[in-house]
Amino acid sequence: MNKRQKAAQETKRKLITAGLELLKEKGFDSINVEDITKKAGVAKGTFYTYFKRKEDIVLDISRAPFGEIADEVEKMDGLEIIDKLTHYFNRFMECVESCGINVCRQWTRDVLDPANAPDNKDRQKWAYDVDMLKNILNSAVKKGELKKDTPVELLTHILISELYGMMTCWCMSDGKFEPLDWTEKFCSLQLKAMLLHYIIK
Amino acid sequence: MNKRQKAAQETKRKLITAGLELLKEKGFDSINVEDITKKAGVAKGTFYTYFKRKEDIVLDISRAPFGEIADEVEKMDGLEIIDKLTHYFNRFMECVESCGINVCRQWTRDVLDPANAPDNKDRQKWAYDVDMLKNILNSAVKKGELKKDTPVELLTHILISELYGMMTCWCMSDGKFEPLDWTEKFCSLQLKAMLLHYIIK
DNA sequence: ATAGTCATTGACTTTTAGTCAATAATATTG
DNA sequence: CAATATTATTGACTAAAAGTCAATGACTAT
Repeated sequence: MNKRQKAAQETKRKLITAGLELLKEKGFDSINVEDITKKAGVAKGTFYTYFKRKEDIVLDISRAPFGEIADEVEKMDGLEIIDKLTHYFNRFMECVESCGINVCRQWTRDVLDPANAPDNKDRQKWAYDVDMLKNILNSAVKKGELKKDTPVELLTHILISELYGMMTCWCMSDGKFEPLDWTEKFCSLQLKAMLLHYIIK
Repeated sequence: MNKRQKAAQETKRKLITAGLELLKEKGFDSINVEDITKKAGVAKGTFYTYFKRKEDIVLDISRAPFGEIADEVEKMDGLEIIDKLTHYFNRFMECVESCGINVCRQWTRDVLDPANAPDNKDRQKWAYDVDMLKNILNSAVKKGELKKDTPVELLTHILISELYGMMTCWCMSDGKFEPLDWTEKFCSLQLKAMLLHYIIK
């Protein structure tokens, strides 16, 4: 990487850092592009070298933490199904909590924004998470942990809805409950019940 | 109601009708206030007699169908807990489906929009739904359908998350599954499992 | 009949997202 | 090393649309 590329990377990093700070503090609608560029110490136009729309910086901000989860899931081959799912749920909500309410709020709003093309990476995150969860369940069926007739498709949808629902509800409640608390309780008390009919002991 | 009041009511109705049609067809971001007022046959300024912000018309549009559910829940006193919950879930998702994806998308986006004051009716819908569900569960405990040590708070959160999550995921998936289908499957296959430990037979 | 109320209007203001031609700093080529 | 090409940066500018408001006039109340 040459000098120019390094400088460019550094500029983007500065924008993301400034954007994240302002976003956490004030929320997306209360800041404008110039606030971000001023804080980053660059001109307004520079923002648009790195992001097509004002909204895109939010997607970029949240991509890193959530991206890590996928890698971890790959490495969980040995674990039992319940533990795998518990880990996945906990890690997801950990990211939610560390991103903070303003970022999660805006992320959800962006993903629901039809102005984002359907092939937008973040609009597809949902489908990606569905696949990830489906794989976890399917491999449990293969390994003989779950019965052959387990309705994987249905369970996947229910679990993903629960996960995204917890995030959405947390934002809607203005952060009035602890996401990690509820997730842990959900996993320890409800996950087994939901899989009860399908688990082979 | 006098002539003037009637005319005003009619104007608002025209705006809501026009807004709903355009919203369903094109989505919130692809229409502007003037599109709505033109379709309704009034001037742009008139919009702001009835709605403080462009977004507010969406909240008004969706309020009617969802409002009906609360009234129905009042009248379900005789039913068993599972049937009550099933009815509630089905009705909720019926509203989701009949409002359509663009309205639900924008409604969720609005409720997550910090620009709406915390005392905004629609931002409080979530808390209201939590209360409604909590009441259903609590009255089942009182009636002896559920054990005294049922973790009502936790179950309420889990169920609400599932409900809102299904709506959110439906929107995120671009309507790739049938909300009513999934809800019915969820209710018939999972609801009992989730309450299993707490139901007294 | 008169005064008062209030929905309606559309031109106007304001805000801000997003553009773009000019510039300057770096990289490439011969 | 000089000449040329590339590309990140800049900030003034444009575009679009949300939201305002003083003037109007149709209706209501007394």
